[in-house]
Amino acid sequence: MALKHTILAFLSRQPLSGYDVAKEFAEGFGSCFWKASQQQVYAELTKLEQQGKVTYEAIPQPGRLDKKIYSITEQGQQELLDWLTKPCEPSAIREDLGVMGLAGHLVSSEVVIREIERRRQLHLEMVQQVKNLDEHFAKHLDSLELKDLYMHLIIRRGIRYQEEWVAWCDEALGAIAQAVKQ
Amino acid sequence: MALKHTILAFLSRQPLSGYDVAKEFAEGFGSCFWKASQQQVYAELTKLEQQGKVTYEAIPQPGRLDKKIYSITEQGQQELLDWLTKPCEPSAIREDLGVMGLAGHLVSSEVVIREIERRRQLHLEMVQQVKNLDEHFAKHLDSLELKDLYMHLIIRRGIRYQEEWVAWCDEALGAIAQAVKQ
DNA sequence: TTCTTGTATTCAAAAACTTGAATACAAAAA
DNA sequence: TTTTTGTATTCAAGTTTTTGAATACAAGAA
Repeated sequence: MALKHTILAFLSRQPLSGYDVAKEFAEGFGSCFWKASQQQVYAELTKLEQQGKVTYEAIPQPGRLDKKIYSITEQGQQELLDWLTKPCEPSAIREDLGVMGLAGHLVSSEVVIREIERRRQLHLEMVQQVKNLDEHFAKHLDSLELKDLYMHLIIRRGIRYQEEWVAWCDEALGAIAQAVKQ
Repeated sequence: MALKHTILAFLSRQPLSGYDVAKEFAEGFGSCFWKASQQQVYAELTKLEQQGKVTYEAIPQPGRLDKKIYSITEQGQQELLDWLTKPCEPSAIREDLGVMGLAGHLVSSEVVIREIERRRQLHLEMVQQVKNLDEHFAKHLDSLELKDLYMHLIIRRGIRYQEEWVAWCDEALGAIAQAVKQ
């Protein structure tokens, strides 16, 4: 389970509120690598706080619940370090679209084609979106410190992932078009 | 949730026992697209049976529990068809390795390099494994009926996915080597 | 002025998934 | 002969994730 460690990793870069962490998952890192809902983030932060891996400074907000700024503790840093040092396993793909490969012949080829075209468009948009995250790093590629290089490379993984999807969609659409024509 | 529909899709191709379905997830389709544990499969089949989407023929086995051969019902076929016709969303990546991009600088570059080299090797092996699934289809590429073409294309997605990982590992290792040298 | 969007947290229930185990026999390998 | 591997199903507990909602105020847009 990497949610815990992803949150610790965010906090190792800078203190953040639960809201900010959730936003990272929704927009920044998460948009290309790991998504988590707000509720999940808040629940995990509470658990991490109870375990002493993070602490928070409560900032009173007039008329509503305190805003909590979380930081990583010594213990949390250690947990993260241990985890980073251990090898991690690749995860499975888990794509709904895969079912088309098993049972696509049950629907008309138009449905399959439409779906792949839709996917192509979505991934094309994702390419741009993830490239935007990389903009700053891509500009100073030769003078990146290691911290930023790693970030760049992981974003590159996201970019390549989305580009690869587009390329596969093209391959698939071409093959289906040819097969249907015959 | 596509587990349900993936199982229905398997059964739309041929009747299978729970054990066989689990094997598909572990070896065939699952090795490149969706993994599910045996327990998950058995639980899901029980649920689908209660909902009338699959039925089973119990085959008595002397001295042990009946073997159940599941087939899809009319209702199950309809459910699958409806689902296939609806657009499906891309899923998030969810890779533990992503955390390296956020906090890799906390460990030595050797650790990062070792981890990426390890991943490269794993994905290289996966390329071969998935290519083996495609062997039959790749051979008769020009005479594939639609059913098999779809299967081929989805396996191609798996191959490309694994190849893309290898390519990214190379890119990353090159970039890190250069940065460390300086 | 009202509506929407953004900031900020929390609760609760359900669904999905993981982990670990028990049972039982056949067949092949050591 | 004993062990391992493969076939075949089920139970139970725990963790993770999803879904849906409530609360509350500020700021900007319509």
